[in-house]
Amino acid sequence: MQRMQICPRFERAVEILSKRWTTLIVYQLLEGPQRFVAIENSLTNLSSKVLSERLKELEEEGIIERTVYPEKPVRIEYALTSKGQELAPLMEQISEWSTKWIELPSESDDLQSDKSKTE
Amino acid sequence: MQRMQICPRFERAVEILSKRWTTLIVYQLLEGPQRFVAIENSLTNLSSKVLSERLKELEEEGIIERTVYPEKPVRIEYALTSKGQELAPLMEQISEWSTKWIELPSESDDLQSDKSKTE
DNA sequence: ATTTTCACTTACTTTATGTAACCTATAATA
DNA sequence: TATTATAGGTTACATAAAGTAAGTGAAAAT
Repeated sequence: MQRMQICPRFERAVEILSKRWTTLIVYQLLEGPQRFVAIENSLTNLSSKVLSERLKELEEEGIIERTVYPEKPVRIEYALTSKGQELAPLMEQISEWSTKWIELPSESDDLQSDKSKTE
Repeated sequence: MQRMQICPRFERAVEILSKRWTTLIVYQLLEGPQRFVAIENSLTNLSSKVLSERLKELEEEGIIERTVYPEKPVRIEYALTSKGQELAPLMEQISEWSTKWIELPSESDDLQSDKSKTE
């Protein structure tokens, strides 16, 4: 009666990637190495608390690398490793699927909902 | 100073897919339409509570479809819609990436950790 | 008559995430 | 010189999401 179990590697990958913010952080880093505040500013509503947690997790997973440049005030950059870079095709699939299937509330809808508050 | 914002469709897709269990449920349904208990049994540690929540969410998103077959005792099946089926290439990418980059604790490691409890 | 299966739901606990303030160091501004 | 700003975080507390366990109702098998 039991069906074939899901591949444990697949399960692990999903476990890593589907924590909140993780995929978006990786996606953002596909643009190139970035500093803490740059990532923070690019992702609306992501707090520094969770960002620092996620960066640590991603580093432990070998998906990103943290580099300290010992300049006048130190500069710290986060960059994808090869393991991280190779998530690009996956991101591309999310992108394609979302382009085809996700519809956004239009700006006129937003105006509607603003109006509805006063109704 | 602000960099380009992440595409809102991409963000939405990630929001939908990265809730816990969601991706695994969709992956499981790629095998074909399935009943509640079949999905439940295929995903270790997924409780009926969360499964029923996720199925409702996925149905609202138009990713799965719930069909009631009015047999002697009714049979209820969950199946992917086209929107859901077209997540297959994404799943394939997760699968490829995980095959290349995820290493699993071997069974001997498991024995190790069992031993370590008694040390 | 009792137990089992399916498809869930409810009450309660634990974990994860969000919010806001704070910290240390350096640098820029008044 | 004193104040404010920026980078890269951490801490304490509040809320939301997920896990756990038990229960429900209808039908079916034992």
